[in-house]
Order: sequence, then structure tokens, then C-alpha cells
Amino acid sequence: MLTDRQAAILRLVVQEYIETAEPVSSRSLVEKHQLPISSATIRNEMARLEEDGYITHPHTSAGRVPAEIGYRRYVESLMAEDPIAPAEQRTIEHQLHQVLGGLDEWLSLAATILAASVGNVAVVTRPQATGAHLKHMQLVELHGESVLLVAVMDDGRVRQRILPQPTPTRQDVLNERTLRLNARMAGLGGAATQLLATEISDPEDATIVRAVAELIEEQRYTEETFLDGLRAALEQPEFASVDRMLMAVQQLQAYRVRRLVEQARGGRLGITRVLIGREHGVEGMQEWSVVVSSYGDAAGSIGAVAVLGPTRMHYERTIPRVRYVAALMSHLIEGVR
Amino acid sequence: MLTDRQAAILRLVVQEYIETAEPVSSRSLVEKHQLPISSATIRNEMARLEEDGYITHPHTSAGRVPAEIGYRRYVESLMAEDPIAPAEQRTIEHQLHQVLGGLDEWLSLAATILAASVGNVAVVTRPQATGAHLKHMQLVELHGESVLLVAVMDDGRVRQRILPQPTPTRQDVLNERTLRLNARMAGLGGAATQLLATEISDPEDATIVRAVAELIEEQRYTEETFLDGLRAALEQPEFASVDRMLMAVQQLQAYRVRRLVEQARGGRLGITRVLIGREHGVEGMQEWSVVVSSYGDAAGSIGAVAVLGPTRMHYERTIPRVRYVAALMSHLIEGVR
DNA sequence: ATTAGCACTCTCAACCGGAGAGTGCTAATG
DNA sequence: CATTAGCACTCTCCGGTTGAGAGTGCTAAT
Repeated sequence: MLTDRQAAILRLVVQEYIETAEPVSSRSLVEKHQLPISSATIRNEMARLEEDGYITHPHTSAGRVPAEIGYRRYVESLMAEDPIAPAEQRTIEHQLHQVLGGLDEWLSLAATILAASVGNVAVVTRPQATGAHLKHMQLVELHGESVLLVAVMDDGRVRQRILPQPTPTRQDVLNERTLRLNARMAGLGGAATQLLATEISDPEDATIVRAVAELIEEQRYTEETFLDGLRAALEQPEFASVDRMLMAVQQLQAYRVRRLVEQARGGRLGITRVLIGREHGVEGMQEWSVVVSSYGDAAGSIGAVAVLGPTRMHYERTIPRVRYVAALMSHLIEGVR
Repeated sequence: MLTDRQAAILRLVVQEYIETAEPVSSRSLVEKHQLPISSATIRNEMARLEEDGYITHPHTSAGRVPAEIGYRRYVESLMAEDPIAPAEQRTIEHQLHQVLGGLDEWLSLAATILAASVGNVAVVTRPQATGAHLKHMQLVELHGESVLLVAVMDDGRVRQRILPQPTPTRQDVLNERTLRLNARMAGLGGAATQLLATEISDPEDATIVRAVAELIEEQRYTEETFLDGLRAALEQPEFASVDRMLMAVQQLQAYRVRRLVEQARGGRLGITRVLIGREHGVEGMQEWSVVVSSYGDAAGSIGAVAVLGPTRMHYERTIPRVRYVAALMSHLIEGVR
């Protein structure tokens, strides 16, 4: 267990290191905070903290640097969240309301705003229906030779697919079929639609129903991610060498980021999780931390808002901001529907 | 005008520099290619080439480096395109056929394949209708309080927008309205739809028609780009310092890349353009070249396939590959419809 | 016109050397 | 017994120097 004094010192070490990115020395702590104890005492305490794994040493004559456990402890119980100034809140909210295009533009904008606010990589994933249901579908004739199937889900997302058509079909015939099939499929989930397909005798109808079933399910796997802030993150001193920077760029490949965010996010809304370094278990990204929060609507459509950065990250700033943006998005997505 | 010998030397200088990324010396040329002239002669010729602006000098005792005009001349008349081996053709084609999801996944895949093939940044933009027309639109009720408008264009793309609804409307009422409005709007372009909106007396109908008009036009501006190969490009020696790498990352911001590609592409299909360094006029990217080709279908839906890289780029390899991928995509997009 | 030869320039890597920063330990102190 | 002053020791980092190597440009000879 840590004594109060050890905890206080650990806190200062983490704060100072997050601020300056330089190993922090015993003397600098005393001077900077006018501590009522000497640097030698600090050194003794630091040695204890190092024994317990909270901090480390780059080399013999360097100051101390937080270890993963040190950050963990800091985030868990030593840190005070940095409140978002009302002015900044307003700025963020205002920017987020400037939605011009569709959902995608909006998510991309959210990533940009968040990235700018925390100075690290921000990632936003598309909200994913957990068990979406079909609201409505429509068949549209294309070039007379193929048919466009448009399916609208009850969470407002739209998916389309082009179906080859052996014989040309006129639009009014398609309208009739649309009407007929909608009557049977509306409100069904993926599994139920799949089941329905097996019960339909008309082969063309069955093809369409099967396609709709796939569209409903498909959403689960085509989760796109919107990312911004690469430049800012790469400016962090941890990447201040060509090799490290290249590594970082490689590590931020889309699929890895997705894995990381997926790994880290808890299902429930309103909860912000923090995974530090190896805690997330995505290999090759041991030196990255992630702060993630889910957003979504009551209907169960859920996406993630996350910030990625080096383990030396402004957790005090990042955590409330991720939470705030996620909450805003939940609110907006609810309102827009 | 260049003598034959000067042209030959310029060609060797450019080739050698593209290959090695190091200034090329007179002696190395003689040795490597067993030229029947001495290095002193080469030096004299090089001095002429430098006077005419084809090559430069990093510093007094360094070899020669191609200047923009040198590259231009090389691409124009000195270079022989590097044919794509049948095996590689098959690989590319095969990969490109592995389409799982929708259009977006496909474009993203194309960017990845091209990037891997040329070792630089590859960009693919969504095909954009040049003057799209409405094929069909549909209104779908959401939560009883807002309405989802889905518009299908005659080139197969789908756009949606959520419209607030003062009073809840039942789906069958919406269906009726859908039918009525489709009869008047189908086949119209953006401008015609806009005009139509002014002639409609029912305010709710007018709102919808106006929204459709915007959706038709909107496509022109929400052109998304799919990008891959950042890592490979950053490995080029021109970015081998932290500052330069950061610059590069910043320069590859989405909107700039879009401007660049937009700037560079010629409208017509089948033509591959090369813009070297300052030729494209996008400020801050003077050291980037772009090779771009349009793709699309006969219906006039056009997107771009491009490769970005430092001016020292394997033009012989890149140009045919960009052209090939663009042609493949034109073919595929035609076939899919 | 070509080329051998050479002086001159510039870069680059390696190699000190010393200042500076920090620690760990020991011994003294309240 | 916790705290602290003092000091030796270690490691990094920076600036300056040096010499090798690579290339050019020029001159004079062929």
C-alpha cells in the first residue's frame, strides 16, 4: 500500500511527466512545489515507488518516469478531471451542430472536433444497430436490366444493393412487388427475415427477401471508422524520431484502430473507459493508450468515440472531453431521428 | 534544344536518381553504363543541362539531381513505360474482384491495391455524376415524428436526408405522397427540380421537392476520398527527417489531396495525366507529384484514381498502373450496373 | 571536341571532452 | 528513527575538431 506521501509524490511525478515529457527529478519536484521535505527524502520514496513498479528509470542518472501501473493508479484515484470551460463547451457544441451532409460527414466532423480539443488521434465509429429491424424497403429499376434494392432500417440507416435481373422489369411492377413484400417484412430483424425467405415460394421474391436479410445483418461488419488528429499526435515527443513516427503511422492502420476501439469500449452508454498501454492487448500498440466512450440512442444503435495517444496522455483533459462529445452525440442522434 | 547525347545523359541521371535517391555523379554514370566517353565530358554536358534548367546541384561537391523540367522531359519523351507483368495484372484484377460490401468498400480496396502496387499514396474518389437525374424517391416514417427522404439517382447512387415533421404522419399517407411526387420529379435534374419546387403550392410538398433538388446537387460537393499507402510513401528518403515527415502528414490532409486530385485530373476517360511538383499549383505541395486517371461509366459518372508521391517517383511503373486500375474500375463499374 | 589532372569545396561520420543533471549511498542530525 | 547534507559516480548531451571521401570546375594537353 502507498502512504499518503507516496501517493502525493506519485501524483506529482505523473503530472509533471505528462506536462513536460521529460523524466522528473527529485530536486525539480521540491523546487517547483516548495515541498517541506528535502530532495533526498523524495529520492528515498521514489526508490520505494520504483520497487513497487509505479515508476521507472530510463538510465541511472535520469529522473523518474511513470510506469503503466503508475498511470493506472493516477487515473483511478490520484487525478482530478479537468472541467471543460463553458466557452469551450459552447464551441464544441456549436461546431457539432454545423452538420451539412449526412451521417458520415457528421461523424467525420465529430472526430475532427475532438482531435483538435485533445491534441491526439480521435476516432469515431458509425453507430451500429444491435439487432436492427427493417423499416421499409424499395425496389428501383436501373437501366432496365438490374434492380436497386434500398432498405431502410428502423434506426434510420439506409443500405442498398444492386440485384441482377434476368428479365427487364418495369417500375410499376416493381412497385407492386415492393408493396407486397413490405407488408410481410416490415419490422422484422435479420434472423426473422432469413426465416421468411425459406417460406416464400416465388423464387424472385425469395431472392429479394434473402438480400434484405443480408443487408440487415451486414451492418454488423461494415463498421467504418472516422479518424483525425494524426498530425497532432505525431508531434508528441514520443514519436520524435523517424523510426518511431513510421511505427506510429503503421500502427494507426485502420483495422488495428478498429480492433483497439472495439476491444476497449464497454457496451453501456455513459461509461468512459481508459486502457493504458498493454492493458488493451492489441499487439504492437503497447505504448498507446485509449480513452473510449459509447454513444447511441435508446433504440440500441451504438457507436464509439475514442481518443488514442501515447501512454503519456493528458488523461485529465481527455477523459471528460471524450465523455462530453459522446454525450452530445447521443443527444444529437436522438434528436435528429 | 537538347542534343541526342544530352538527352541520353538526362535520361540516365533521372533514372539513376529515381532509383537511388542520391545525387548522381559523372563518374558513376560512366562506370555503371560503360559509356564510351569520359567523366569530364559528362561533366561538361551536365553543366549545359544545368544551365538549361533540367538538373541542379544540392551543393558544390555533390552530384546532379533532376529539376522539375528534367522530370517533365523524362516523362514526356525519354521514358519507356514499365509494362505490368501478366502475373501482376492477374493479381490486381483478382484482388479487385473480391468485393464484399458496397461501393465504398470497393473503392477503399482499390486504393489499397494500387498503393501496394506502386509504393506510394493512392487515392480513389467516389464516382460523381455529372448532372445526375432523379430516378425515384421514397418517404419513410421514423418514430412517428420525422421523415426519412431517400433519393435514388439514375446512376445508382442513393442519398438520404431526415426531415423534421411538425405533425406525425402515417406511412400510408407518405406512400401516397411519394407516388404523387415521383410522378412529377422522376427524370429531372437538380435545376429542373429546383424550378418545380417554386411551382408547387402545397408547402409540405414544396419542402420535399426542394430537399430532393439539394440532394441531387449535393453530390457534387461531398466527394469522399479513399486513401491508402501513407506508410509506404513516408518511407521514401525525401521524408527521412522528423520535420519533413510531419510536413508530409500535414500536407496529406484530406481536403488538400482532394484539391490536388481535382486539379490534376482531366475530364476524359482513358487519359492519364502527370503533374510534377509546382505544375499542379496546390501550395505547400511543391514537392509532390501526382499521376491521375479518371474512371467511370458511359452514363457519365466519373471518379478519379490517383497516386501521389515525391517528385522523385517511379513514373515508368506508376503511370501504367494507375491507367490499368482506372480501366479495370471503369470496366467493373459498368459491369456491376 | 575530348580528356587527364588537380585544386578546391562540401559533407559526413567519428571522436573526443567536458559540462550538467541525477541518483544512490553514507554519515551526520534532531 | 526518519530526515537530510554531502559527495562520488554514472550517464547523456552538446560542441568542436578532424580527416576521409566524393564531386565538381577549371586548365592545359591531346
